[in-house]
Amino acid sequence: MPDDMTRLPEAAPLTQSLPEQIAARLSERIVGSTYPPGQRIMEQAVAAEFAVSRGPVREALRLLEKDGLVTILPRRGAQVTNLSIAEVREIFDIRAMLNGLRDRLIAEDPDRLRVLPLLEAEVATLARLSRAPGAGEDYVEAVSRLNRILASATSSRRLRAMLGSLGLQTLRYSQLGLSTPQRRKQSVQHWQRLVKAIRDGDGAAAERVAQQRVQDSRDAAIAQLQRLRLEAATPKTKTGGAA
Amino acid sequence: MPDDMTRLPEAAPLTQSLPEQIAARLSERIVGSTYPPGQRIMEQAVAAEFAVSRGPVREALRLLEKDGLVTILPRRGAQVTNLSIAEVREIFDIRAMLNGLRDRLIAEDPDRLRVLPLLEAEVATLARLSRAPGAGEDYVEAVSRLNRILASATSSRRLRAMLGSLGLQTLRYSQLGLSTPQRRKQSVQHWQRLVKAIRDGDGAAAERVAQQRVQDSRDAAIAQLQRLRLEAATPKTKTGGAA
DNA sequence: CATTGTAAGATTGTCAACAATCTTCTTGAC
DNA sequence: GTCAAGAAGATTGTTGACAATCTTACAATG
Repeated sequence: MPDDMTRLPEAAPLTQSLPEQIAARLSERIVGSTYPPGQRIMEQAVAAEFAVSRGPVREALRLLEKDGLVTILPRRGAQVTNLSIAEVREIFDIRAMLNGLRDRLIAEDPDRLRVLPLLEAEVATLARLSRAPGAGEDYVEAVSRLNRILASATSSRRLRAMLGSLGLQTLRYSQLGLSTPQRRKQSVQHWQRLVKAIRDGDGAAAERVAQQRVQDSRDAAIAQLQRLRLEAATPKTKTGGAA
Repeated sequence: MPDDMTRLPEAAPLTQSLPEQIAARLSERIVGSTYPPGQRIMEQAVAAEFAVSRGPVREALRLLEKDGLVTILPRRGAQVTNLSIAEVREIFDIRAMLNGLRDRLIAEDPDRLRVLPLLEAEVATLARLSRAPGAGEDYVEAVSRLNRILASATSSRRLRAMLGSLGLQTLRYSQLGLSTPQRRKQSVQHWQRLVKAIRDGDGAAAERVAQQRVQDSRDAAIAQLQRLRLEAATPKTKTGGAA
């Protein structure tokens, strides 16, 4: 008699559950800003749209809350998470540390040569795009691919999940940090140094570069955000308190 | 007219919701090993015990899954999360990075003097306990208090939540790392250096010390774990392959 | 005796209705 | 005209029942 009587085989669910499907659809709308920050999400409306009962919708909202995309207030319902500038900064700080860990582990992984060619090819694309004027969209897309490659090379399921969640929460703001050609030039340098560190198996260097990259991204995004909120908060000459 | 029409006031829930209460009770049993790793948790049984319907129980299980205490397999139900040694290591690695961030932010916080006396008093207690033989329980308790103080000094709600969750998941193993007087001696030194770094406002030093402390704790815990699992896997002379 | 197919039981997934709470609109007083 | 109190509507929280799926035990077959 084997002693695994209480052990359930950890099988990947072949078919996505109903709450997961609903959560995925809602997630698209949130990160795509169809549902803007602060937007309230009501269970009955979602249930009616997807032709299901409120039960699965409630579970879907809990899943989204786990990823930080919605905030659930007891007896008040769910709304799309609205981040303060301080919170955006905090998330970038956490991302910097965990990205550093991720890239260090990859650089120290003997099996890293499997993804190195992919990384090098993508960084070459990045360098090309950074020289081309006005390719901001493509550049952001290429960075996204790079992060996906690195995520796939991360052996830790937990670390991957945490970084994925934090990345979703700040997706809207990450792009703000790459909006100038100057910033993209700096970004390319970081990526080149990172790939070199991974190639050399230099974990400490990979960690340092990764942290610096996210911190730079953080500062640029925050600066942009403050500019945006300032002009948004000045619709009339009303709030001009300081003479 | 203020523009906060879609904004819900972020009120702290005065009374814990029913799912939260259930989750709290179950959480105690999990971290207290009343429910051992791998133990299956069935909705109907829990519902019957707390005299509620299965709905709130399902939500409670989702809450526990968010904290990593249970694992939910679709159509299979929930079970107490069973961590492999590799996963324990991964969690400690993540904790090291985030503890580093937390303590750096505290050291750089101008408002840190508010908690400094508390920290110094607790570290003094720690030093006393480390010289007393056979005070392992008390030592672990004091370290727990220190971590609570540092958590309360963390301004970032997210960082606090993440560290709390990771701490719960590895609570069972953290104590393993402080089981010898020798380890406790080393631990005290780390805490003393950390408090000094916070007092001096030296963020970089605080981060370095915090990371080292968790990494040492990680190595000690892993070594203990491997020893435990080895002897657990040798109930008879059955698997004794090497003569 | 091992293996596979089947059936019964157990467990999770979903639903619709009811209860409790919150929000908003109206009404009245000052 | 402004503010407070109350009622009506809307929304979330909870429940019990039903459906779908999984596990386990048993029997038939090689």
